[in-house]
Amino acid sequence: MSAGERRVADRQQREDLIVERARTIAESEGWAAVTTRRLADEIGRTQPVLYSHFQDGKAGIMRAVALQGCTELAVAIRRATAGEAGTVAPTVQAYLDFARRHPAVYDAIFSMPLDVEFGGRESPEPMRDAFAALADGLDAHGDDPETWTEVAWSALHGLAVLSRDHRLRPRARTARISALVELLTSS
Amino acid sequence: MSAGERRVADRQQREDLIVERARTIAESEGWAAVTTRRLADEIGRTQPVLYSHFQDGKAGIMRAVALQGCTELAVAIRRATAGEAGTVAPTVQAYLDFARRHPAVYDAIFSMPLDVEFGGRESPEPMRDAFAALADGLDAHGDDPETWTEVAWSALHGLAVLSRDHRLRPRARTARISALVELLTSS
DNA sequence: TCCGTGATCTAGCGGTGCTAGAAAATCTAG
DNA sequence: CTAGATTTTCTAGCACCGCTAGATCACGGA
Repeated sequence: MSAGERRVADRQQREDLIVERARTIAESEGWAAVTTRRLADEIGRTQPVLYSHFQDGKAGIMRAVALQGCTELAVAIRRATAGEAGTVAPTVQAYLDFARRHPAVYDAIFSMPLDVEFGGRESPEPMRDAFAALADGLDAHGDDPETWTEVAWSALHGLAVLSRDHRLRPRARTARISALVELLTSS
Repeated sequence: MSAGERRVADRQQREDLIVERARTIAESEGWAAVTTRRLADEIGRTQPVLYSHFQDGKAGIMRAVALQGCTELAVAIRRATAGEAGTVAPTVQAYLDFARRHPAVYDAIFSMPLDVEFGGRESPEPMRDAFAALADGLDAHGDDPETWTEVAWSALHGLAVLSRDHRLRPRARTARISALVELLTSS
């Protein structure tokens, strides 16, 4: 490995480390606890180093976590849906599980400022991929399948965030999921 | 009016002013632009004065805006629903309109940390009221009306926030609303 | 061995929420 | 009207935030 290659590899490795640490801290203490100084500490460097990896600082780091999360979400949905065409239940379950197990990542995905449409052509690839997986899994149908997908997805998202923020009865969780699945299936 | 009464009235008036200004700034520039120093400036006092009105500072102010918003949301829903029992459309419309017209207030309501259940016994009164109005307007039915309400409300909330954050196709707005109304009506 | 280049650090800017303690204003009573 | 008690307000500052200019260091190539 040449010196140049070595340098590139090191950079990449550290970039991954930053993202990993940011994610870990965020999951356990919330995004407010993810500060540039603390991240710098975690990687054993000083603060400005972060800006050589992510020009827009903390926002860029959150963005990286979000994109990583999108990829994982897409995988989770596709795995759940495999060989179960025609039923929305696995997708619903997989989506809500992801949101519950990785609340900070989920937050990063959906609080990330975004000018372009989520599933649109201009979106980052992982986002389009997650949206596509969702659209497939939710079994879009009717004369306007895109609209159907958006509405079904909205219901999922609402359930995920209201549940996380203690706006819904914790004990009725499975009942809500059943009700939603039935609602999405009936029409 | 005695000196003591005068004092109390002045305090109340200023408290209202603080809440009003916080809300105005938040609506036009986002909650990040609502700083204690700026609010102090707006009321012509210095920063620490805010803490004599709201012990927990900015969080307390956001909370006050949120509660005010809850009351207004409840009113908006009840007005829309008046004399239209059995249809969810007016409620859906009123809810989404509120979220769209007062995004910062809507944000305060749902980003406010809250340990207790939203509609539960321990919640602040305006919150319980808004939840009650929503439950009525959404025409809860079936053998588990509470769960129904939570699911329907989640769909509304998801639609509101995803739409606001540019995650959905802007031009399909009315189509989504129609689809949701149909979905909630069909079952 | 020297030099240039890139990575890294030091130091600091302007901002945040928040608070202790001094100063000012106001009310109460003699 | 004045003196003292009480309430309110302000000054000054803490610790932290994201971010950056410029000095410094380390390393690869000639």
